[in-house]
Amino acid sequence: MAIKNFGQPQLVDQIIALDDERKRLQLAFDTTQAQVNAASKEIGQHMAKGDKAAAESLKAQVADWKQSLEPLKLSLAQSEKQLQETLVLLPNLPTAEVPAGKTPEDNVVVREGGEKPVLANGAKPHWELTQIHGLIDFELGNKITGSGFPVYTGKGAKLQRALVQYFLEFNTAAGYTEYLPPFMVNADSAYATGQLPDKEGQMYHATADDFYLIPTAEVPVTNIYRDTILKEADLPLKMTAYSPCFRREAGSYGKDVRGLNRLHQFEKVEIIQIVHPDQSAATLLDMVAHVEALVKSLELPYRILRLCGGDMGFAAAITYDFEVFSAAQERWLEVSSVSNFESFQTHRMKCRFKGADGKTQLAHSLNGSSLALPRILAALLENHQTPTGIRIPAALQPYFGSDTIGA
RNA sequence: GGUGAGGUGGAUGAGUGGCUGAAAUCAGUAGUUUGCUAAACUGCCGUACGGGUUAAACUGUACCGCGGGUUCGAAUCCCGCCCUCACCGCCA
Repeated sequence: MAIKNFGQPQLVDQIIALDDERKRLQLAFDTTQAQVNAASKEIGQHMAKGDKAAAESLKAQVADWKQSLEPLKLSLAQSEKQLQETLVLLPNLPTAEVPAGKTPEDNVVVREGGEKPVLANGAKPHWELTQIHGLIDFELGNKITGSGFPVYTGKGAKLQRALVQYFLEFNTAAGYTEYLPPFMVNADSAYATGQLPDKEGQMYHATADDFYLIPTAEVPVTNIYRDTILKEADLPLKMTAYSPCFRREAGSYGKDVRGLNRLHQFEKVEIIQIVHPDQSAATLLDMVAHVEALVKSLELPYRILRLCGGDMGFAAAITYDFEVFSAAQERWLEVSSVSNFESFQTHRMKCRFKGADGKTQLAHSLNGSSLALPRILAALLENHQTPTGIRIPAALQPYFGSDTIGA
């Protein structure tokens, strides 16, 4: 809790007290209810024998019990509700490897890779490059929707498509099964993966139907396995999905939002795994290596951070962030976040598996971006710009159909 | 949007007031048997939250789409909602 810089440690004591109270009430309720059930059965037997008097006197007794049951039922329901409401306020517990800290400055750089390019004089930030080469029309997006909803045009649109295609192929080649999920989810799904109640207000909410626009494919894809009991042999489940992502980003307007750096709608390819608890730590490293290989193949300078407790998401037990260096802006841009949620999401989702001993236990879930497109595009444009155009990395050329953009 | 049918355990599918947490079949699982592939037979085989135990055994409650109601007693009757399917209308 302290590592996560979580401000309300008293919640834990509250929960324990609430749970004790709940148990007390349930025991009281169950015992009385058991008496009622037994008596009801007896009444049936008396009726069958035609012993009306005995039946009637029992009925009176049952009516009595039921009266005392009413208030118990109410307080039990209230107690359960209260416990539930308090429980969902609790973030996941960080693992032992997570550094303590409050801000991004406390994150630990695990390693760096790739080479920062030396840009020629006159190198431009991506928001100028996209204009010069006619790749994105931000103004048009303003007109159609609002800020943060860019319109990709011509080669820009094609490059987006090429990136999505490449990422999906890269993931399926590594054994991930491709999904194309719904882009809106119901509240149950949003609770299960931890967006609700924590991120209420950050998601677009279609109130007429009470649907939420997904902030990431993680939400619909992980929820595929909500309320399921898997077989141990089914694990690990490896899934990948492309989706647009919608984020309100309320309160984050400012200097960092220029161009592609922060959008309300962006494209992303996600990888998700549901694994045996014994495997999740190793799986996390696998996924990090997988994303690293992907970033490398785009010939971008990158670094991998282990997030400190305070910078991690609500649901994560441990998170590695990938940042690529955006050469003209001279800043690092987060392009992927790979996390192990352990049993946090699966607990909310009731995603379990039946082990060899026949007992059901919670699986572990993990996910990561592979990758978030707009910032990758920004870095690609800025790092691979030449006086005459944009160089397309070799890995991407088969999907883009060309090795350069521009003259 | 209109009309009709329907939502039962992993699947198919019985079940119209008490003997039903729920038949049967399939799948799954443990075992027996037949010299392999395969088949036959037998047992087991829902979940959650409690009590209990070192752990079990054992035991209570709830759950047959969701929420209410009627009744001593509801999968079964009544009301509301959601969803699915079919046909019609509209439409990419």
